[in-house]
Amino acid sequence: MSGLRARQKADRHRRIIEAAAELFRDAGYEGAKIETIASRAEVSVGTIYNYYQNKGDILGAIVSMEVNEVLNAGQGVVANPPANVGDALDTLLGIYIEHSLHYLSKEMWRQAMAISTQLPDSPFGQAYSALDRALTEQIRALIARLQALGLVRRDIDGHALGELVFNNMNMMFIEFVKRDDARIAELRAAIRRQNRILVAAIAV
Amino acid sequence: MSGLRARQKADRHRRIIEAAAELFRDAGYEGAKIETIASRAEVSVGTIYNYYQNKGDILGAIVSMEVNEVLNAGQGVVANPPANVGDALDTLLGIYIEHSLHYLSKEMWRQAMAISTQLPDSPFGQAYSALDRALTEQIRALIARLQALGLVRRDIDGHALGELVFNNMNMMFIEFVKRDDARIAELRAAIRRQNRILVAAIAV
DNA sequence: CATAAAAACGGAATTGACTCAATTTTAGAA
DNA sequence: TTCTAAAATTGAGTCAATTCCGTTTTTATG
Repeated sequence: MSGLRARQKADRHRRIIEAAAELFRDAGYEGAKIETIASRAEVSVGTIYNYYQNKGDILGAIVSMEVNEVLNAGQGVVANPPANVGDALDTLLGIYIEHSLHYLSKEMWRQAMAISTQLPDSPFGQAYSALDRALTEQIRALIARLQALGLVRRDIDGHALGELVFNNMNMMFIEFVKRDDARIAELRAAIRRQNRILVAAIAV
Repeated sequence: MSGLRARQKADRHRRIIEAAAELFRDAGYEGAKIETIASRAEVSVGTIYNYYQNKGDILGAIVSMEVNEVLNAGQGVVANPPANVGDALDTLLGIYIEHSLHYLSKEMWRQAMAISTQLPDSPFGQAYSALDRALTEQIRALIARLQALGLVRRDIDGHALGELVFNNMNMMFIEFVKRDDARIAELRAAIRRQNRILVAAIAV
């Protein structure tokens, strides 16, 4: 069962995603009609729904690629963090934020976030939650690393702290994508300011 | 200009909201058809769109009522907070959370949140952001009050701290409404645990 | 090869939110 | 009371996502 059928399947998947990604960027998510995606991918409308449960899942596949890249980039920081708690957090969160608009526009993020709340049990909803969890885990891993290096007090609840840091960043990021004129530099500065309170509390 | 026309307008508004609230609860947001809301409110489909820009705005009106009640209840805590930082925060956030499912089901919250991210510039999107800001301000007011009472260190950045506390609670609440089996008690406990880190850092 | 079952495809039909031009109702002046 | 312009209502029509099911293609089997 890995002959022609499987190859065609993979190929159609790729064509649909590529057509959709291009159209989402050019026409926006709402402006991108399934019919247009279908014709550009050279499949029928019905076939698209054979591959993805709904329009949101197509966007979901693109979001997943982006976040996985970010997670990958973050690993470097966790393995080798700056020797200062504030800088370490800022560097990791900075990677997340700076990367975020690489493939996805703010409008695409808004849609993705909306769908993940609206349909938390859809394939994309589940995948999005998993990505959030993975980011939280990475922040926790950084904190654990800093504790191991003696930069963060050992008696701090690293689990709760990681969630707190992630939640705050995520909420700030949501507000950021909601405002088209919000700038990345300001977002980072605001998050740094908030984390300063935490850093004061947890640094050795 | 406050005769028959104004009275009819107010009456139709009320009928639409009542019909919608009932139907949202019974059939869910997606399951509630505009046509059904219209016939129950004894107006036409077109009229509904005269009163609300879109389906989401109808839900928005209901959400506003709920959040305004919560803000009102919160004022009491700010005016007269428990004489302990952890308890004070827990009491205020507890009010928010315990109230939250009074008029709105989790599904309605999910939809409301989704729409506010998806269409941040629609009337509802703006209103929702304003409500979030009002909640943040109330938390900041509590912190300022605690600082005045000498329970929180004066050198703490109350503005950033208030936002941090709100963002964390809000994100936890979003996760809570995404999972139908999540319990209020667990949500409160998790938030308390996270805030404990902050309390340790800011209490006198 | 031939053949039947399984999987995937295609595109017309359905559905439901939202629009708009025609009609009705109201406010206020004469 | 009667008339007119402005405001509001109406519901049939539009548009785009999603579904449905008959047809075609692929695979497995003898």
